[in-house]
Amino acid sequence: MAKRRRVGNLMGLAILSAIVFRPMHPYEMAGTLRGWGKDRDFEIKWGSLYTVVRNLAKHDLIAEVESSREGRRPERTVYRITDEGRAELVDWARELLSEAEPEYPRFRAGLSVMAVLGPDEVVTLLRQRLAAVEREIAEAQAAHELHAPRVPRLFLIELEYDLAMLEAERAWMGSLIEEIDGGTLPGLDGWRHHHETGEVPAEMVELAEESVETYGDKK
Amino acid sequence: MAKRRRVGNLMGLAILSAIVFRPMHPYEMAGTLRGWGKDRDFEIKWGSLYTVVRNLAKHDLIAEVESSREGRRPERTVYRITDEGRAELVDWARELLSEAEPEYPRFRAGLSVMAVLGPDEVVTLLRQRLAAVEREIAEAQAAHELHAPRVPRLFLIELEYDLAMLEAERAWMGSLIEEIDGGTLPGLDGWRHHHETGEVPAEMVELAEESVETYGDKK
DNA sequence: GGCGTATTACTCGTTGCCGAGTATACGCAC
DNA sequence: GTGCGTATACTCGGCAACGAGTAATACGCC
Repeated sequence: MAKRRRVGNLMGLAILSAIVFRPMHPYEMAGTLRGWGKDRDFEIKWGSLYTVVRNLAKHDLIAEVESSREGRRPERTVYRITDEGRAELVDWARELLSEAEPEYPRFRAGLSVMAVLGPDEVVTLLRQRLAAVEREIAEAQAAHELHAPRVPRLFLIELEYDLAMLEAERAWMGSLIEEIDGGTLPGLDGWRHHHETGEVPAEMVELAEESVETYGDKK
Repeated sequence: MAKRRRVGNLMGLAILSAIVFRPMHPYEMAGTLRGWGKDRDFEIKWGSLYTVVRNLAKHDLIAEVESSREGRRPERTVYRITDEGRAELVDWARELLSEAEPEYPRFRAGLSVMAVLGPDEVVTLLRQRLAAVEREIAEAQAAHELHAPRVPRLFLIELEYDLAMLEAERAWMGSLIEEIDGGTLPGLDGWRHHHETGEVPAEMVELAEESVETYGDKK
């Protein structure tokens, strides 16, 4: 159950993993991460970068090395990782690899409100998304082939994970589209009827009322 | 490219999808969503609930119906959906079903810093997570079986998606564990050596330096 | 029938995220 | 040699998000 970290933003983990090799200033960290292609794994937002770096420093996970000023450029503060930072990096990695916290992908949210649209439109939309997913797969494959000859497999693992998940998504979406489009999805008529007339099938109303009560939660 | 919405929090979508049937007060919305099992799809945080409701109202996606006070209980404000809210719900659903915005699951972040740990420890950690994923699969399956006889398939789609993704994750993790544990992962010796001695394999240093420069980004 | 615990229903204050803005330097075209 | 686009490097303010707190009612149970 994901312990509360002094710096919670995953960008912090990315930063720690970058400066573990050598001291850097913030902008350089971001550049290095992009260079390693880690911007696939961590969202790099410029606004957050400096906030997170400041927080890491505040909690002594990184420390200021020097603050140089070249010409009239803005001041650049170089940071190095501390022992505490190294420990946090390792501990955080352990947590992320061993725990499976629930996440809330946007597509799942979309599926859960799918019924507000009609089945025909849903098929069209899903086809669009399927195409997008396929483009992503192609991109990821290209990236993998590009790097595979020179980069040790260890550092391509996330890409491989990504690919596996994207392929699973493609397969699942494909079969859903076929079920709706082919008319084999049970309850399709009720859905279409509801959408065309606005009538809510009787059993749903019932369900809606009752479920408020009956839902026993664990936790 | 995910348009900026007046209310960005997905909790807002969930609320709209709940009060589309009948007016409710905030606490009731949360209860209804939990009753429908939608807390698998949307994270319900009490702190956010009221903020989001207030924002929805501010932007006229929902409107106040009445504000009753029973006994000396805190005041309860009941909201209904507006036409604008209905339009937003539909538009938002369309977006989520058709677009594939990149997401950043925590496990991917973990994989991307995996190298800071040794291979043996990684195997142990992955086994833990695999067990957790398997528990989740079992739970999801149980939930599906419980509801399948009474709830139309349409409303179980997200659960099915969830299951498909979890199974894909299980399969992928299983094979990764085997590759590391069985010693067939290429570069395993280098990894182990690096971890035991702290030495960074020469080709990695090189890569680290060069990649900062060479990475040509698209976008 | 009194007491603890759960549930209902909401408020508030803090944290921190991040979009948008700023300002210099550099390359290269003409 | 000067204009202009792009890369470098960072600052800041507003607001969304949420944890923790509050306080009343209902409920179980000995």
